[in-house]
Amino acid sequence: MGIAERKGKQKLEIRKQILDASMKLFIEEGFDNVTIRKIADLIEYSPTTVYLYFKDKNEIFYSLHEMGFQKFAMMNQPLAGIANPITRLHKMGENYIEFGLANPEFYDVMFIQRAPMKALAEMANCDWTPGENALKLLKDTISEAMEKKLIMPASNIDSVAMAIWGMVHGLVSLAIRERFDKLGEIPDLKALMHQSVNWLMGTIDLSLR
Amino acid sequence: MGIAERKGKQKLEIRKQILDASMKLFIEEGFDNVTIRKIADLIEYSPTTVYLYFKDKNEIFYSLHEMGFQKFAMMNQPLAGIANPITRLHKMGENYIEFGLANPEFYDVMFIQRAPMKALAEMANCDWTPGENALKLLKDTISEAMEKKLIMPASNIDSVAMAIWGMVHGLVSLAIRERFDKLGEIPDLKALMHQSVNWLMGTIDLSLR
DNA sequence: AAAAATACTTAACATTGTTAAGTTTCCAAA
DNA sequence: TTTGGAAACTTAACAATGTTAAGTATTTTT
Repeated sequence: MGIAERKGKQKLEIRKQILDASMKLFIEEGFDNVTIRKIADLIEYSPTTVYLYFKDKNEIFYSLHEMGFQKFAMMNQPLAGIANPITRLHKMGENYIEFGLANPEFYDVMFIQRAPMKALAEMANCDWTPGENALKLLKDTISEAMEKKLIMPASNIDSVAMAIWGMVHGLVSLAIRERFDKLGEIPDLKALMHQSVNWLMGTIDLSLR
Repeated sequence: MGIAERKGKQKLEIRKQILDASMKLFIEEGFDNVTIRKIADLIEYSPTTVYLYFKDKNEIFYSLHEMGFQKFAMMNQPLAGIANPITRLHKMGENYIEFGLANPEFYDVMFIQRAPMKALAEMANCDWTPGENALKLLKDTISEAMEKKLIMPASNIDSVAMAIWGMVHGLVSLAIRERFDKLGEIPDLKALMHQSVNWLMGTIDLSLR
């Protein structure tokens, strides 16, 4: 099966080229400028060739969204070393905001755009694994904080995780989609967002009572 | 100036027709199906006529987004009658979620889509008045709750308001953009979202300590 | 060397927002 | 009442877009 193997490698090679080109466009020109024709230009194939390697544009965005989660995971690596779950939780929140503001296009495709979820719906195993993994980290940290009696135990951990995720996502997505821009004067938006996280952490931290 | 007056009325009349048609498409077929040509078909004019009454499509979406805020304000009317600021705050959060889940298309254009903000940037007075008004209600309620010592006073009210707004917006927008759909089994998402709000309110309510 | 499968392209379709250039309609002054 | 000009409206087109059907090369298998 030497030939089939080489073919398979080539197939993957071009797939990678397509994704590299997509990523380049995505990074340099943003979501809206990732078009099939521009991708085709970059890899020097005809536009229709792209469809031999991806079902449709949504599948490409699914891959980009996965890479975003990878990047996010990299950024969160160091957090594992923080012993105190409540400071770890705090840092997770701050990291989330930093990631979103520093990589708005990635954040958008990960958590706002519909495209990757449409691709997901067409897939065999249509669990949203990237999201699940990220959420697990949050839930584990919350559980640990509750077990150690650092925050109030709740009947349903999911609701707490969703509340916290919701808050940071809400802040980042409102910022990214320009809902803070024309809203009175906010001298330092990022600082304010961090204050919001601070406030929440201060409110749930039992050691501060 | 009787004629000029009549002309002006006609101008407004057609403007209204365009908005009515846009709204009809928006409600019945969703954001993506509000196209200039479909609007033109409905009002029985050529597509280019639309451009005599609106600068571009973004301006139309700005109007739709305003109507969304109107609808939202209507829904929040009864809240003014609630004396206790903390229960009012609670109800505001629940209302927000109910509104978002019941009117996802409106919510999308109000808080997620870029189109209305692009139109806003082109306008003379480019303050985001609808957003400011809604946020003021939230801030006032928070202030009142702090003054009455029902929740912990914070150095910066803005950060608290943003945290709370962020949380409910985060929940609704994650739901609308399908980030909860393929995430393990959630039997009753709406109930879970309300639990999240419940948790936050329970956490900040000083009377529960 | 012929047949079959694979890889790739050309050309087209149906949409989209938007604009330039025309045409018609209407009102006011001559 | 005719004429001139402004206002309202339309036709036709442009430049994109994602996607598909049908065709042509290329490569592998028989």
